[in-house]
Amino acid sequence: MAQEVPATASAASAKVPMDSIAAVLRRERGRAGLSLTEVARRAGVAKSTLSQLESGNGNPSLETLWALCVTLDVPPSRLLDPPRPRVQVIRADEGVTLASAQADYQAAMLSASPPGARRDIYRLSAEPGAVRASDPHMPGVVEHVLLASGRARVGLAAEPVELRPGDYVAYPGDLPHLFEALEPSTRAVLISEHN
Amino acid sequence: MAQEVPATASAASAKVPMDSIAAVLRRERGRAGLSLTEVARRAGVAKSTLSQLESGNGNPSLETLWALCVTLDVPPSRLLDPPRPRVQVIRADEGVTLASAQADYQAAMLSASPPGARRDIYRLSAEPGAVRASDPHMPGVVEHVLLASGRARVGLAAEPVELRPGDYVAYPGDLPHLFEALEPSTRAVLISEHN
DNA sequence: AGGCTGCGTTCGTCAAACCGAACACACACC
DNA sequence: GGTGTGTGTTCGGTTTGACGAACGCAGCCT
Repeated sequence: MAQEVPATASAASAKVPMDSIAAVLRRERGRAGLSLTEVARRAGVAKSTLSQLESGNGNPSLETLWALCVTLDVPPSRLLDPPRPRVQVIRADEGVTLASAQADYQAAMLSASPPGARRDIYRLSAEPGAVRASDPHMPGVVEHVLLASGRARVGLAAEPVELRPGDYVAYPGDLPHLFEALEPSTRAVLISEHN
Repeated sequence: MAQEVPATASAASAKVPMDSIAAVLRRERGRAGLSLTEVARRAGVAKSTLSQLESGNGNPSLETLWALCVTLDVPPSRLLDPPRPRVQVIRADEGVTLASAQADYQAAMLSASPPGARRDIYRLSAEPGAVRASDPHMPGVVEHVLLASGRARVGLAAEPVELRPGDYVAYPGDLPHLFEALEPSTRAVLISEHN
């Protein structure tokens, strides 16, 4: 078929990682110590269906996939998001510093969640005086902030919390929120988690 | 059709959150500022299909779903994992401190990933003198460490890295790794990400 | 007005995913 | 050995999801 390029459609890009899914399916089933027959029975799918899926063939319906996830107690994400480990160091003066309206607020992205994504990790440096207000991000985002040094008012704009070093706060990022340094050289870690 | 209940199958448990998926689909399309027709065209699916999906009907095939995710630039996880926001504060002296062999090493769990899980967030406090060596966790775990204060040797046991305040390192957690404070009152944030 | 181009929805048709049964194989038990 | 129960695979038949065309509607231009 000559490796056809999707000329018309723009995207069409990444095909569904059926092999990967099949592998996970097999592995998780083994981990649970269940037979294909048993899993199929519990999930309420024909074992023929499961058999084909585990051999990497087919194009399962969401219902089928979901039933299997529930049965195997696997978050659907694990089936679809492929894993990839590695080692990476970013020095204090490194990191892609994000554009910031205020000069006394710096955010360095340390770990951007690659496509197939979940969380970004930022290092924040802020000086007192200016309030860093963030507009709501997309729904489902949760932000975690751990204050490393200094002092800051953090959290939902509606109900900010004053943090001292070591304090931790988590709040929904899809609501207006802020970060205001109360002392010089206030530093924090921000984890933005897009579920 | 009589709303037949799958009496035989044991599970039948959590149904597929089609309404939620539909909502996300609609919302993300709006966010991208694209028409239903356009998205359907780019994704290579019939617009009738997309229309039905966006109205919460149907049971899409993985291929279809995937194509839409790619087109809308949405990690499949976002479609399937339901969101749940909330606010939570943990003070510096709070948090469930984990049992630790060494007295000069403390780890407080700040945010345990709930079932359907992805990441745990810890606050580390360590004093110099003892090396905190961790046995490998399960495969696919990635640990992120950001040093808040002090100085530490962190990372894979095979190739540790010396971190100063603000430095960041990420490494696979399924290999032997360590955390060794080099200065008094060394503090860090540890994010354990189980993919 | 009239025609046109975009939108999103609804309607038949066809291919394919799902199912159940039949199958080949392995192992334990009588 | 024969029989039984387990495994995972392959085979027709049926349900159903995806497709394309037709539809109703709104805005815009001639």
